[in-house]
Amino acid sequence: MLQKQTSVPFLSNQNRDSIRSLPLFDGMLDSEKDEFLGKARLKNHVRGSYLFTQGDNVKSFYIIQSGVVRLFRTTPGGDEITTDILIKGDTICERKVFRYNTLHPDYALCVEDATLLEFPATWLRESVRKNTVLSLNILSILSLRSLLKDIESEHQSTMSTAQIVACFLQWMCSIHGFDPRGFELPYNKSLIASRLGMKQETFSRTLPRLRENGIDIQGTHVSFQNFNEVDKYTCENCSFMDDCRARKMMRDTINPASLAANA
Amino acid sequence: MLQKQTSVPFLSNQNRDSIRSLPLFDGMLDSEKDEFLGKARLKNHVRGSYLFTQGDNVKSFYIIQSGVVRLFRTTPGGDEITTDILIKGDTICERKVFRYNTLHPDYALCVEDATLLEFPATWLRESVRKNTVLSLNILSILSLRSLLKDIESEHQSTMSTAQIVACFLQWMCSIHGFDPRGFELPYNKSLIASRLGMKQETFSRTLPRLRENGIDIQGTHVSFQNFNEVDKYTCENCSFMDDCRARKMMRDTINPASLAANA
DNA sequence: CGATCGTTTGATCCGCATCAAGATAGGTGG
DNA sequence: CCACCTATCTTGATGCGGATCAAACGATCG
Repeated sequence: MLQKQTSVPFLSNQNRDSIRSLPLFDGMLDSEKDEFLGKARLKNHVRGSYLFTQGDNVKSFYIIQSGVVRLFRTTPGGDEITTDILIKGDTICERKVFRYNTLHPDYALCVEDATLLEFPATWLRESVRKNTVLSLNILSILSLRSLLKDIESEHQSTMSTAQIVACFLQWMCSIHGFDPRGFELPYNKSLIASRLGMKQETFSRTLPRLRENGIDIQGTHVSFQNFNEVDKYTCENCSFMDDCRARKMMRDTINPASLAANA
Repeated sequence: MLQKQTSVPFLSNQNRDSIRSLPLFDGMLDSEKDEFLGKARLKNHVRGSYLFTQGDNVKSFYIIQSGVVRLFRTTPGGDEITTDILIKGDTICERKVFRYNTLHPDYALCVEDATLLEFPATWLRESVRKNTVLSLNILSILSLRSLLKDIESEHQSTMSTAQIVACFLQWMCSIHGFDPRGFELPYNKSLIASRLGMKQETFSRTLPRLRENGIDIQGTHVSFQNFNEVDKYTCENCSFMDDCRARKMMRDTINPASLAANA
């Protein structure tokens, strides 16, 4: 069967389309997107391998196609701090690329086998110089990220561990498109705990309290039992308020009619 | 006495020069800088007034000329979280300007009488579209800010309150150009405490421990007594390591010869 | 079927928050 | 110049949340 040759031959049409729809490319022409994507190389990484380690030069920018990547730092004392856990569609290093002459402050470890699109950092910098839309998209992505970081550190000082976990589970649904009424955790609990800056024992101890507040967790299966109660337990104690994408998503799930009504 | 008319008439030459040298304008021509500055309005705010409050539209971008501005959020529970304290040369809202259709998540309160340059947000967005250098500068500023936030939240989970305070004092010197061998706190201790996410009582209790580790604080007067000890106490427990501007600055103060040697 | 990894549960400890009371300093008016 | 006031800071006593240390439990796998 004859199929039109794409300009990004190493990607399946489906993968190409899902990448084209990333926020990074908002408002760009398909031809521009593909020109950009054409500069990438598709690489496979096995579980346990590193994309880069602390002290490496920042050489690339990545888009995750599949798999799970954990970013973490280490202190000289030996503590590991997980700064992020990334999956399909997430980008890596879009921030560092714009700080010149610096080294990677963190490690990027593939927690699961992963496939990534890899772009030369210099090339991203040049593209930004040439393409205004791309540069505004990155500005917007960076500012959102940085806002979310602020919210998270607010939570660290105003919320209990259980509330933090509840908030995270909501975000998980929002970002990864899981159905809050029932989904499986995409990676293990100790990883989540470290991502949230707590010990796995502490994480474990939050589970009974979550059950009391509308979230049931059995093994890796999570299901939101009572949306209002969860909202009251977490979101009503957060300054993010109505601006929170995860909160909106939860509301739309509980009351899909409001979506249709807007149409 | 005849003086050459500047293109930014409402600024004294001295003020204009100090603003021209902000990182925001790195690599731009003086004429470009002045064109940009020409769009600003100079405004005075008395102590206790707000630049904006939670829920306002994001209408402006600011550069502080003098005074102290405190940014903080409030949770529905009534907690106030100080997210930043800004003084001369600092910019406000350079992040929010690039998130469309959002409201201010926080309050900006003048803790001291303040003078600010105020730019329409739309105008900054347009300038970025036209001026590549400006857009790269903002990308670089945003990525640095976001990195510093990461470091701070790392500290929250790996350092004691005393270590956090010690680190903050180093940064204070670095950012504001204070001499670590002796300087005055530019605002009061309870503000610092809230900025660092701790209670003022806790802050107060760190002081004896700081003295043991090379930092003497009497009233508002701070003096670093033993640079090596401070470094060992804080920086050697931080993953930022050699990339830390504050740490570098401290080293150069203790050993200015190394600066000359590089020349 | 034991070995290993991830998770849960239990007991204890420590750091910071909280509540409460002094101490110090700057400012005002008599 | 001193008495008083208020804001800021320090010090003290107590309690709680999460970390730590330790052990048991459960699932997966050779």
